[in-house]
Amino acid sequence: MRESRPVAVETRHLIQDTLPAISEGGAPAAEVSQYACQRRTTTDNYNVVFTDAFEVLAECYEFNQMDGRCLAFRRAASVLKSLPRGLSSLEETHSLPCLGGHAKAIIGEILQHGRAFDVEKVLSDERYQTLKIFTSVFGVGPKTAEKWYRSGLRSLDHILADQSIQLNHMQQNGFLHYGDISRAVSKAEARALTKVIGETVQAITPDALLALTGGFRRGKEFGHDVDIIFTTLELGMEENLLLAVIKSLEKQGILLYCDYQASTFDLTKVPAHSFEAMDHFAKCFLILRLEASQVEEGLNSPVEDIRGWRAVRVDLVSPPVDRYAFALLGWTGSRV
DNA sequence: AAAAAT
DNA sequence: TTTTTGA
DNA sequence: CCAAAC
Repeated sequence: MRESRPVAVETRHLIQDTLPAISEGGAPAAEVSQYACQRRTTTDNYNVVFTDAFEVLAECYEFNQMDGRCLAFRRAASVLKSLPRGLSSLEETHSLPCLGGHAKAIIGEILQHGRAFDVEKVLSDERYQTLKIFTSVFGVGPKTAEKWYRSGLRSLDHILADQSIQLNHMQQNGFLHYGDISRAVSKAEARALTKVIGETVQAITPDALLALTGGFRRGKEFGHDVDIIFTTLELGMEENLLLAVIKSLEKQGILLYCDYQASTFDLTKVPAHSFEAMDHFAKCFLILRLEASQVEEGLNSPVEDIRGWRAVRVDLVSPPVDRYAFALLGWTGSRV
């Protein structure tokens, strides 16, 4: 899409350090397409240098079970992401919420030197690096990663070689499809999967509603999974629909992994909080097999990959029809 | 860590 | 100063 | 109940 990046309008010495390859000269994106896919985190975030730093710190605090501080930096990052342009001076942070002394100090450092000491320290920390690798496996969170680290393990190969480690079903699939799941999902792949799910849903309930959501709906070219929401006009049948869809995917032979979570939605307990209500709807975390032949522009896979398919993480959510409309409005309004 | 509550 | 906090 | 899925 467009090659926007944080560029200070007038300041002299500013952040150019940490944004190497994608920067200068208007180099054609076509030449690095596959490579660009990986780093194309997306969007209209004009403050990547700061939000990346905050997210490193947030992750570090998460690894250390300091949930409050973690949340604080995630919020700080969220605030900066919502700005219409890149920060070019510390003064511009004065009116912003969720930014305290620490966050502003980090911003100041980056404005001045292009990097922040605290962040560099975290990035060079062996524990952080290792936990980062461990938690990159689907099904492995901070607790499990910490447990493995404490027992002296330092790489994914160590994990797989250790006979005493009992991987659960989710983790087994995380390792099994590690390469595929780690690779970015292209918009064409998301479209193909939307079609697959759409046809599956329609075969069960002809008058169903369905939409691609998440990053792709917001116009992203790449994502790390595909989020799809659908429902039936028949109120109360949405869970059955989701279960039927899962069964059909299995029958089609493309269901590689499924973690189904029944609805915990309680109208009396979650009235106005439309956002967190999402968590309570019937949903499932899937890994699906996507055939290359179904993707118009081809799979986002290395040329030497001759399988003709790849695994993709797919989330399906099936709210009651009245909530569906509300959720869609929220997503539509948030952009484009 | 930042903001709200005590 | 202590408790709570995301949507 | 925990951990993990976002």
